[in-house]
Amino acid sequence: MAATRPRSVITSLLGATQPQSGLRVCGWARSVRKGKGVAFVALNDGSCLAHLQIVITEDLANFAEVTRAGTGACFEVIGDLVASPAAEQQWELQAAKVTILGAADAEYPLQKKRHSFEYLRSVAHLRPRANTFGAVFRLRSALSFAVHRFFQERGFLYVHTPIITTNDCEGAGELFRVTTLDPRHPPLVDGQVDWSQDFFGEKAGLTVSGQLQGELFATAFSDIYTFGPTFRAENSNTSRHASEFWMIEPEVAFVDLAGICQLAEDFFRYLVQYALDHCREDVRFFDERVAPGLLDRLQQLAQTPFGRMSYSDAIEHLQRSGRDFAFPVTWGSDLQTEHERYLTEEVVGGPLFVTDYPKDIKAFYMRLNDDNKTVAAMDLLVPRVGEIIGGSQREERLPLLEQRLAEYDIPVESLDWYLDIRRWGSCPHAGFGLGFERLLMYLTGMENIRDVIPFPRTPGQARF
RNA sequence: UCCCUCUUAGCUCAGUUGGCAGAGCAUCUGACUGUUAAUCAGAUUGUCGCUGGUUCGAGCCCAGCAGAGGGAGCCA
Repeated sequence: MAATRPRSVITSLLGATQPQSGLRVCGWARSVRKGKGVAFVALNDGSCLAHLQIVITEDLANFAEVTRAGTGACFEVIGDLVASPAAEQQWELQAAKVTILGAADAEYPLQKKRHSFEYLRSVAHLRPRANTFGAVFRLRSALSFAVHRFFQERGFLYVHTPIITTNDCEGAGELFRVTTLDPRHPPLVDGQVDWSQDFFGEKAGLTVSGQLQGELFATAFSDIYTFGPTFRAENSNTSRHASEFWMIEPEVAFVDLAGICQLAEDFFRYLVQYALDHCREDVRFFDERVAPGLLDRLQQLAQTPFGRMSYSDAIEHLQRSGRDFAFPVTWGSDLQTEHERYLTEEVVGGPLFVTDYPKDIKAFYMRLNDDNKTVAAMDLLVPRVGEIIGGSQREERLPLLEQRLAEYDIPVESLDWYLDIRRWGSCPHAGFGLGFERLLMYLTGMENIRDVIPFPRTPGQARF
């Protein structure tokens, strides 16, 4: 293997401006077409959606072997980049030497045809080699970088909030338990598990949100964000929920609800524009093969301002709609999926902030409004995906926060450290959480969260 | 967790009133001097999800179980 020669990346070869000789290219065969005396291999190295056509002629010593290698095999090719005489591609690689690095036989699960996403999920260890998943994971990588770029350009501090937490009451769902106790013989006190003998000396679990720790850092660095994995042990079986997912949570001091909505809108639009600017080929692929109309929708979104509507106005809209909803619309109950879809898809026809929800259906840390009935909360709803961002202005007034904790039966001692930032140097602050996978669903048009995360974890499923 | 649907060849799927298990693609063999998920000709491929029941006879009807998908709730 001529490893000393540098490897040329296919995406840069396809954009070449002139022929080049003596190149070394490596990749996986997507198809091998054999004619008399000549064969063509469509080679992909993951650097882009497009394949590089390798031209192999009969005079190569291992011509028969190479043309038998078939779909899925891994090749190293030494050859010259030349203008292609055929119409389908500008450049092709005329092979001088082909080495089969790894053969693939007929059992190879990915064939040169379209597979269902359900089937590809069952071979999630190989699906990155499929066109759609190549596009998904290139976009995922690019957008991860875009998230950091957006915040770093604005001087936000990136903070690594803990994965293991001992907060049992973050108000965001069930935690996965983290323990080193012997499940067959846990230490007992009065018939109950004695968590004080566990590894951390108390009950611990995986984080459901970095928000509370994010707030601590916001009261020191003013503008911060987190971007990391989040875990929820909810028995949710839907196309929009996963047990392990990635969340982006900015927390900003000295802004109110309107300010945090503006940040969320700028952020979301930035990410859409980034995908259009940097992942054009992949987005176009999704538009053609996965979700027709996607490109227009994204281009439009990058320009139009988002709608804003208070919860109370939303209720009025729904009540006046004349629609026969499965769930009744009354002030004080939460908006159902059907209501959210009506508002974002039919009333506004684009992303919509719904703000100022009744306090009883929202978390304890959200700031009480002057009407004493609502809190300074916001959800960003988008067509097709639904709720993509949830955020709020946080309650910075200690007595009011303590009162809210009491209403939720949360012992004050368990969150004394959280209350401390209200005791000393408290300030108005606000933040939100964006589900990274839901963002990717919106950007790709993929309809199942399991298909935008490399190895999905859902109830009953943690394979690979 | 609840409701609905699905499970047949490696993949995608058809299978009539309960009466011999099918097609396309893939694979294999052959043909073709440049193909574009090549094309053309031929060939191979089955625990009909599992367990039980009804019946002379079950892929088809019934029951249970398992897995998957869609919807709902919870949320990001």
